[in-house]
Amino acid sequence: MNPARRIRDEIAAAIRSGEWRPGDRVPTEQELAARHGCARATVSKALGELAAAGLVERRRKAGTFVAHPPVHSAVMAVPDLAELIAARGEVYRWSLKAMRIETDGVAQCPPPALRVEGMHFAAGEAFALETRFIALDEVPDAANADFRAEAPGTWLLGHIPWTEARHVIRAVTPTRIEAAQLGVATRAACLELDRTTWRAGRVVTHVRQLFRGDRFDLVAEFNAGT
Amino acid sequence: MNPARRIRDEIAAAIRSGEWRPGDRVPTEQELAARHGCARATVSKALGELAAAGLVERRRKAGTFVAHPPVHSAVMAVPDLAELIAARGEVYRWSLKAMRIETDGVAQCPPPALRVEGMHFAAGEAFALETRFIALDEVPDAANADFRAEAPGTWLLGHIPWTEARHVIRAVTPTRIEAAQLGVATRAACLELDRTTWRAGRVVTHVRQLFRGDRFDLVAEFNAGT
DNA sequence: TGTATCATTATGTCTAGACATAATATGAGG
DNA sequence: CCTCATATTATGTCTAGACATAATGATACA
Repeated sequence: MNPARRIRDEIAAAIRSGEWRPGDRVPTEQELAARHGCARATVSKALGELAAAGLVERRRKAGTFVAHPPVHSAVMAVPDLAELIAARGEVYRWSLKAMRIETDGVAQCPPPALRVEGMHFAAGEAFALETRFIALDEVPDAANADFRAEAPGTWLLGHIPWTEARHVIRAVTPTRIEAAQLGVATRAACLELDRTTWRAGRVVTHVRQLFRGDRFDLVAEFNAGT
Repeated sequence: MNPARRIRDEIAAAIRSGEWRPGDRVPTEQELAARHGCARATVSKALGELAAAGLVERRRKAGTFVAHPPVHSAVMAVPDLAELIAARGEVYRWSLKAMRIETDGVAQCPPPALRVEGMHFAAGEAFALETRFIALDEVPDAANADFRAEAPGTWLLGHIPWTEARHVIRAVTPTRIEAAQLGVATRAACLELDRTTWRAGRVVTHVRQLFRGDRFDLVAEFNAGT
């Protein structure tokens, strides 16, 4: 095994097992290098990776210390609905309901914006109601896309690489109309996911997805390191 | 500025701006080294960081390529409730409702498990209802902790370092009893957060938190790199 | 006693070179 | 034209050494 990897995994194991507790001092690079019979740069690389993963904290002169665990973050799977439903082994379908161009600024998306409304179906049943705004200045091609054939989210995936996004998740009771469209009882709980997507500091698209509470869970995992 | 950082940021900017598109070939390390007047190891480090951040993909012999954006993940803030509420400038309070030892396996938590039920308050009003199981074999000290004075989540933070966790988030309608406890109308939408926490492959604690839908949003962000 | 200065120390970064590894490209033989 | 072996190439990893940087602790001075 690589020395760098070995050192890294050894320290990571000691931290995760609780043998080294938060705040504990990690041996100096010199010491680790001598103990493992390798160059200091190799140890430094291993410690650098651990620091990047958040397991240790390095301070000049002071040394390297086991970091305090960050309980506040987890990686959430934000699925492309077509993929998600296909992964469940159900048939996916998208149905466009309405589309028009908004010339006023709406919902954090600067005008002119293309407003697209539609429904995602899984196995023939309504799954999620979507209302989306696409900034036409950022994605002019969107005006020519056929959103009857393809959901705008799926289309955008292939047309705007490398964006940043912010999601807000909340539980809501749908309006009477939304409940009817989703085929759930009025006041049944639904999960609302609002996603705003940016590129180079400018909003590209904003979408609100309303999920049937009984058919959708979000999952998030936190694994120290990796 | 550091050469390594400069190279890294330059390439990251080119990718994020869309100048280099997914699948594009990044210049070879030799080329970048020559262009920036530095050693190949320096370029290699920069590319390594970009690869770790997921912006590029490196393949032996083939070269380095702009990666395809992963739309499926975002970092979610999973707050410690005491901190979250304090950050809002509201007064936090915890109230223990019930506590007993379960000798049967319940809710993914192996017996013997300490079952703790209580309520989190913000500014005097009910905020979240919590049902927690703590594996006593993993955290024997929990039997002696005073969960009337301190919420078990807060207590655990100081007693079990470096765990892994899995969260499931869903929208639910509370039972009549839960609604009454939370002080919301029956059938008002609530956000349910289930968290299972592991250490060294064994479940440490499992908690179900039921939030008032009108007082709590979850936020998740995705930023390419960093 | 309090403060400024300086040497020490551990990390941070870099270099030039070396060898390993794996995937591609090339060419020989069928 | 296809297939297999070989050479090439770009990344992966490592070394030994160097200098930079920042924080600590000791020392000298006011």
